Amino acid sequence: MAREHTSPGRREQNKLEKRGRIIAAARALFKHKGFEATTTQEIADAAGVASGTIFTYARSKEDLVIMVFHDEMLDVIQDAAAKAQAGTVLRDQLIAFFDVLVDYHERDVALARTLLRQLGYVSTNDQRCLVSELMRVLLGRLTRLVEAAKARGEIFSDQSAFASARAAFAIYYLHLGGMMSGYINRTQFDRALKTDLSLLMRGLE
Amino acid sequence: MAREHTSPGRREQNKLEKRGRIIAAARALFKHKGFEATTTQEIADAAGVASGTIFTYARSKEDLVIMVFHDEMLDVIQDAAAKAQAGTVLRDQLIAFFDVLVDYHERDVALARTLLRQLGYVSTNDQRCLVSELMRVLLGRLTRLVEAAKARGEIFSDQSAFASARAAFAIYYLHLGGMMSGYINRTQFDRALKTDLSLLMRGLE
DNA sequence: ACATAATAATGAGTGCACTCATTTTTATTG
DNA sequence: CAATAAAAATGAGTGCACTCATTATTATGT
Repeated sequence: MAREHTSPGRREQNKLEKRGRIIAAARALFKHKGFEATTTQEIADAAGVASGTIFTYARSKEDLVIMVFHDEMLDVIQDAAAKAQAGTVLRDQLIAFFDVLVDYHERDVALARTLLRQLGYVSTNDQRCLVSELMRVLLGRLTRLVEAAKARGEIFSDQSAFASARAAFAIYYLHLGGMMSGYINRTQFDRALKTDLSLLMRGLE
Repeated sequence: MAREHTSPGRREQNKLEKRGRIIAAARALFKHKGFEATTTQEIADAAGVASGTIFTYARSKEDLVIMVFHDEMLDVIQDAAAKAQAGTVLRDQLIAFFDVLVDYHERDVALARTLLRQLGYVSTNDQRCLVSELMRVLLGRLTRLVEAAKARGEIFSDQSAFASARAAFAIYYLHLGGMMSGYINRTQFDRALKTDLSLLMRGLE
């Protein structure tokens, strides 16, 4: 009874499905009662696995945060790229883009803080890959905005569009951290982002 | 026997001295066997206090990292400011400045990683104050570099020197994190910093 | 000097993230 | 369809960060 080589193998299938359950359970619990208040045991129970199983999919509880965000963030980036179209000049497009990201983080500050913390302390190679992909997609979107501005003659920098996108992100990232840690509020964030991006834009003109 | 009002009070004296011992013990142990491998019990023993006492001075083990860095970093910033003088043009001064900071972090990457992690996740108000002071001093130094460049007619931006300093720091901070997390190496860091700062400098010309 | 209050230190106890020897499940081979 | 190997799941056990009721120390009032 030659069972025809079940395409991706049952084992891989199960692992993927179980991984999905764990991430979904983690996401729901983190949102509902916060990261700290959630125990790995609860996540395991909600996902229908044993407590130890969690740690064959994530090396630490914090790693789960990156996994949870990975999927969501890709959608948010898409959304941000769409919203950015509305702007007329590059600086406003960038601001519109980052606005979407900030709005997203503001919806769950505690979780965003945990994410930011973890982004600065990637421990496993799996995590590095997830973060790298996010950064690649994010910077890719920004780079396209810069290139479009260059194409329509708005800016003339001979520097790579990628470097410009990276610098813009650096500015956003610093202020995001400042806001999430409570050094500045949203109003101050908006103003600081605008000021600093304007400064950068001048270098591109 | 009217004991003349012992200036800052014995209680404050003791607390300060004890705090110093704890921070010194933490610093020595973190450097010697790493942050993770060091237990709070060991720090307490080395400082000659009970295990619980640690947590009347730091709300968490991570908080100790910020305290340890606080003192050291102030010196490093002084050093960086001095080294920056050597540069002729603003961009090179900034690079020289950041080089000193990076060299410092590279001497103990594991601890630097823990610091970066914690900088993005300040929990207590005490921590916020320490970090704020560091940022104030650091950005103050950078701002003075920018203002000096403005004074000698090298740049003409009407934007505040502070905003320029902040943007420069944002770029440095992003790449520092990238290096400490293993996304890029020192060579790539140097190049990226140079590229992005050049971009920013153009906006100031 | 003594009494009383306020503050700090203590360390046994607690809960939770994480480990690892064992068991269970899936794949492979004759 | 065994038999064997490989991979994954399990959950009791462990160590450590952190808590908190109790004790010790310092300040203040009379």
